[in-house]
Amino acid sequence: MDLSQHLNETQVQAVEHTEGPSMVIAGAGSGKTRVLTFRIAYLIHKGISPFNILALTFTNKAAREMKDRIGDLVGETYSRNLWMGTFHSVFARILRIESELLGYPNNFTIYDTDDSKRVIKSMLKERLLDDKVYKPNLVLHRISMAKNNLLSPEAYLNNATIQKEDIQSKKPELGVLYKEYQKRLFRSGAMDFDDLLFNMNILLRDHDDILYKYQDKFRYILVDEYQDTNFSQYLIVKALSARFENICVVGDDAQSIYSFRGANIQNILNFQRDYDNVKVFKLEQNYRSTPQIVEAANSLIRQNVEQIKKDVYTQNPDGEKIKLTSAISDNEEAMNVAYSIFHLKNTKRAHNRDFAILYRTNAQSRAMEDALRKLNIPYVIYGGLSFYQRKEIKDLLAYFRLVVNTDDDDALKRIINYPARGIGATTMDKLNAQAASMDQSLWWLISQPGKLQSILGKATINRINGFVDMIETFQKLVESKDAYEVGRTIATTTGLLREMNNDKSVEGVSRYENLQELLNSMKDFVDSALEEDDISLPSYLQDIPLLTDQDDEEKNKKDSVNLMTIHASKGLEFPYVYVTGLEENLFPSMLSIGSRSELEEERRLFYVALTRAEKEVHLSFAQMRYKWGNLNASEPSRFLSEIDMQYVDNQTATSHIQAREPRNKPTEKSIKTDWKKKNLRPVRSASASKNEGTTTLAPGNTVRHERFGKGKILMIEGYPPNQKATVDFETAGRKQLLLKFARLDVIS
DNA sequence: GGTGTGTAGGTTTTT
DNA sequence: CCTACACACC
Repeated sequence: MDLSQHLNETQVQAVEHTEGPSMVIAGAGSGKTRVLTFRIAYLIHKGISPFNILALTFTNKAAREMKDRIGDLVGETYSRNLWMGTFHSVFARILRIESELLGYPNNFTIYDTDDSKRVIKSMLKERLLDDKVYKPNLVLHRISMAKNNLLSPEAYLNNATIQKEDIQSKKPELGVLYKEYQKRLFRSGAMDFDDLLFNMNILLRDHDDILYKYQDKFRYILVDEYQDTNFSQYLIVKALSARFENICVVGDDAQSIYSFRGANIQNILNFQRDYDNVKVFKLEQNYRSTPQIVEAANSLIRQNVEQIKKDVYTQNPDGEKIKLTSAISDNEEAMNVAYSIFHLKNTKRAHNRDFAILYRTNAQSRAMEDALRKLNIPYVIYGGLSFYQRKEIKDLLAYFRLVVNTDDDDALKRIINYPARGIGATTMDKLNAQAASMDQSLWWLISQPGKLQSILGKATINRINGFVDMIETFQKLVESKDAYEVGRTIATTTGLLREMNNDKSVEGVSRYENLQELLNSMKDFVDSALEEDDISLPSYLQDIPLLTDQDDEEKNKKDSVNLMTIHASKGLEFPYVYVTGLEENLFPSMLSIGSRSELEEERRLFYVALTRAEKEVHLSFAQMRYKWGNLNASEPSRFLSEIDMQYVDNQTATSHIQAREPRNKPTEKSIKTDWKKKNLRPVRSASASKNEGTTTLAPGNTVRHERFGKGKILMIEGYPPNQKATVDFETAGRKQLLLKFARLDVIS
């Protein structure tokens, strides 16, 4: 294996240093994945069994890609036996094996955030707590933080500082809610995301033999994106690696962007204190981007105080300067981006998939989508609602969940009356109260004869029995049929598919298609399985809640422009990157400008955004942005003035960036009329100005297009050079044309 | 017990 | 702007 053929000197050293603790500080685009890949291949090459290697990544996608590449290097027979995946998925796998020690069933359900929120809501209702004080999101966040810091409900309640805090913030019941929440999940045989880490810790802490077993198993441990690990993850890694200390962590403190979910940047900053004789490798040569991008990113990140010193450089050839543009409104910003992509596709012969549009919040995707649709540019959105979070999908999955784990109360509540079976709110209230008083799951209560007579009427009991019978039939099916067959049977016999099919609205059709797509994916799961794979429904269901949009193969395959938040772009790279919405209170977010550390995290986020790009970065901001249907004035982001301007081609009036003084802010009304006026203003056509120099185009003009024929201009939008005309052609119909490309001759 | 309508409130970022 | 939930009616 000739490493030097594929790697630079530092990279080779990092790969070959296999024994003892090491840390690789990898600047953006410095070939971090390459090092990890070769390191694992190298270990296997040296004779280490893949069963003894644990590699923890940040996303499933990263794991899958790395596994594929390792497979190319050492053969698939080896790579498939690696323990490689996200923290959550690897530990879920271990917990399923060891679940009995913790009192959970091995087919425990994994609750996603949506499920957790439902549990919180129903608790608040039963306890008559005001959900405006105890906002479900806040309660959940609080519980999550506790778990990430390994605070059990008891410890939470006994901690004087925390109790004082909760009382001061007028939420004294938080600890009780935490305890109750945990009890409910346990009774339901369910773990939320944080439980997967929390329980893994408990498992290793309380069972020496198990700890020993996994320490012995995972003799070589690699952790990717170490800067984004939280305390809980940190402890697990520490425990597992304690015996052999063959641990290699890889990360970049400058790209730590997940503190809001408990990630602790100190984990990477302090790594050298946690182990003796840590070997540190710094990868500083960037292979991804042009010097302009690298230097601009460097100049930005220098503003941060907290960081490991490093000097990222590149030997790549010069590229374009970073382009900075301003737009009147968010919609215009989006149109500019779309036109620019349209233009670059032509001039650089780029593919749709070479482009990424990044933004700070998911809500910003809408304007971008509209703009891309107008120009017929195909796109995919990552993030927001993933496929598995759609209501119709969750409903069908809830049936699966209940069949696999009947104690799953949340699943039962979700579907016992969907489609409608005459088991309504009153009945459910009674059942809930009864089950809670006996500390049993709902299924326990309804599935055994004789337990309901005292609280419910005869007709209702019959309906409930019908439901129980149906679920039990499905359970029998699971024993003999594969996931797809069971899934299809459930979708049809429950009437779910029929219900969707009856709805002929656009949304209804799409819901029906989504269900079909889920069934297709189950078929695919069954068909593509290897001989020894488990193709049962429980097996199919296991990791579903841990999948995200990024794992959608279909999406990845398409040649489409990529839309996502900057967070979601972490670890990815694209030739052309648009970073949009660079405005104060949006990026940096309004909620983060209060403290230095949060502001630094926003800056790191911007750093991540810039360093995704290989060839070109386009930055933009809007002077007005819609928020909840209203236009609001906005100012350029402070981050723009922090980039060294020698790398930037500033196409905005300089006053926008340098002068912080708010200019005369136009009112909403004046902007609207102003905007309208500009739309209607006669404009010069690109061809006209070239050829005749004097002709102007305006709405109402009749024009001729060489392909579409005669037509009438309805509207002209945007600003030069990106003006667009909507033309109603006599034969070709209504078209939208870019004036700088379309050759229009004025007839009258 | 099911269904439709009005309105209040909500946006960081996600495994 | 959109969604989720409360309330009123069938």
